[in-house]
Amino acid sequence: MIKAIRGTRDLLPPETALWNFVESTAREVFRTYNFQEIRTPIIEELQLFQRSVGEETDIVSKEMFSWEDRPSLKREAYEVKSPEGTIVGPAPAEARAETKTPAGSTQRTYLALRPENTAGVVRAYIEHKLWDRPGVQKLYYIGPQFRRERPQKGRYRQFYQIGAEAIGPPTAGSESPLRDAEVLEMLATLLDRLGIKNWTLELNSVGCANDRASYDAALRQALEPVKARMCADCQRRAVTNPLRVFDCKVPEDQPIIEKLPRISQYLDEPCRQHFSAVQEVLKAVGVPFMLNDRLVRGLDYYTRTAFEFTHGALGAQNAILGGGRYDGLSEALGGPQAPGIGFAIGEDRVVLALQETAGQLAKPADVYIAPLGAGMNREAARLARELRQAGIVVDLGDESFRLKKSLETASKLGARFALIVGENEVQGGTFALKHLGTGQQQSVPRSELAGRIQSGEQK
RNA sequence: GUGGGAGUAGCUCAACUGGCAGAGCACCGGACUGUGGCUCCGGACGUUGUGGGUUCGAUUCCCAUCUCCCACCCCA
Repeated sequence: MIKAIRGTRDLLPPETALWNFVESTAREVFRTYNFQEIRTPIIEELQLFQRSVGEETDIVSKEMFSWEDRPSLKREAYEVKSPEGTIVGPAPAEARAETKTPAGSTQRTYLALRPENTAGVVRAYIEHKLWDRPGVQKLYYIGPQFRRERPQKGRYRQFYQIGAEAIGPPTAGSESPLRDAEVLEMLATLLDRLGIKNWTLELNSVGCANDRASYDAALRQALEPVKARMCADCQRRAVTNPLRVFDCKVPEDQPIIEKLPRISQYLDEPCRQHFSAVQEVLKAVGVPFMLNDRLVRGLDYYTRTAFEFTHGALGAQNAILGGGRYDGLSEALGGPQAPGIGFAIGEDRVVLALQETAGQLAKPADVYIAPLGAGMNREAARLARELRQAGIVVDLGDESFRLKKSLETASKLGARFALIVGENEVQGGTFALKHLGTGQQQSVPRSELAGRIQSGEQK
C-alpha cells in the first residue's frame, strides 16, 4: 500500500471544517486591518532562503528540501510518447543522462521547497516593485511550508502557516512602532475570535545590526570563563550561536544564564525608544504581554521587536505563532530599504489547540431527498436543483433504495429533513417532508418546500 | 540528527510460558416491498506496519527497516 510520506498527512472531513474555520476567520480579521492576500510559489531558488533566513540557521543548514535543478534538456528525450503522441511518462534514466548539457553550461540552479514564507513575500515585493504602490504593503498568505525535521505532535514536514507582513518604505511609516503594535493587536484579536483561551504574548527586542554585534561580542566574552561549567549543548552554542544559550532548559545552567548580559542593556537609543513605544500602544489598546528578554528567534533576519504567542496543552511545541521585525531583509535580498514586520501562525498547532471544541463545526445537509421507485430519480433531481438554487444543502439517495434505507441514511448523515419523492407525491404535487429530529411529517406543496426547509428547526 | 515507547479489522482494544486472530463500536444485508433512531438475525471484515531469521508451528522470540507518539534539538 502506498502511504503518505513521513511527516505529511491527509486532512479529512470533518476535521477540514475546522481548518476552513481557522482560515476564514483569519481572512475576516485580516480584512478589517486592510491586509490583502498574496500567493507566492512553493518552490523558490535556494539562494533566497540562504540570504534571508540565514545560511547558518538550522532551517537552512539542515532542514530544507532542496535539489539541483535539471540542466537544460531536450524535451523529447525526457518523455516517452505513446503511438498517438500523448506523453505517457518520463524517459528511462539512461536516456536522460545522455542529454544532459555537456561541458560549458556552468549555470547550476538549486531549488528548494519554501521552509517559510516571509522570504518569498519580500522577494515578490522587490520583484514587482511594490514600493511604488501607495502606503505600506500589508500582505497575508496561507499555505504549506516544508521542513525536513523529525516529525512530532504539532510538527510536520509539510505544515501550514498563516502569516502576514507589513512592509514598505520608511516614509510610508513602515518603521513606526504603531505597525508593530497593530500587528500584535490583530493577532490577539484573531486568537480571541478563534476561541483560543489562555494564550500568552511574549515580547522582546533583539535590537538592530549594531546592537547585535556589540551584544554578541559581550555575550561571547561573558560566556568564555563560565561555559566549561555548562551543559554540552551550551558549550556548543557559546561558539556557534551564543544567543541560543538563552533557550537552555537545564536547571544547573540557569544561575549562570541569569548573570549573562541581556540584549536590553545593549540596545541603542532609537531601538530602546522604539521598543517602549510599542509597549505603550499595546497598553493603550489593552493587549496583555510579558517581557521576555530571553526570547530569541532562530531566523537571522529579525531585528528589534520579536514575539511569540504560546499556548499550554500543545506539548513541547507550545509556540502557536511567532514573528518580528526585519528591517534589513529587503536590502539583504538586493532590494531597497523596506523595513517590515510580520508573523507566521502554525495553523496545525492552532487546529490542535482547537481540537476539543471542534465537533459542532461540521454542517450536515438540510434535506435528504429519497426518490422512491422506478423513474423517481428524474423527479428527485429536478427538485434537488430547485432547492439548491434556493441555497439549501441537498443530498440525494437513489430510487432503488427502500424507503427504510433512505431514512436511515438520512438520519445517519445528520440531515434535518427527509423529502420523499414517490409516485403518490409526483401525481399529487405535494411531497412528504419529514423532520428527522421530531419525526413529524407533513405533506407540503412543491412551491412551499424551500420555504419550509429554510424555516428550519420549527416543525 | 540523538534517546525512549508503540504499531493487531474503518475506530477503540483483547489474545497466558510460542499452539486455529477475537470483542465492542462503525459498516453492509435481512426480519419490515412507502417510513429512520429500538430490538433480533446474518454478512464482510486482517498479508497481526514491512522484510528476513529461529521453530513442527511466530501477533508472541531474534535481526533489520518503515511509520506514529514522547523527549532532546529546533521552530510555527
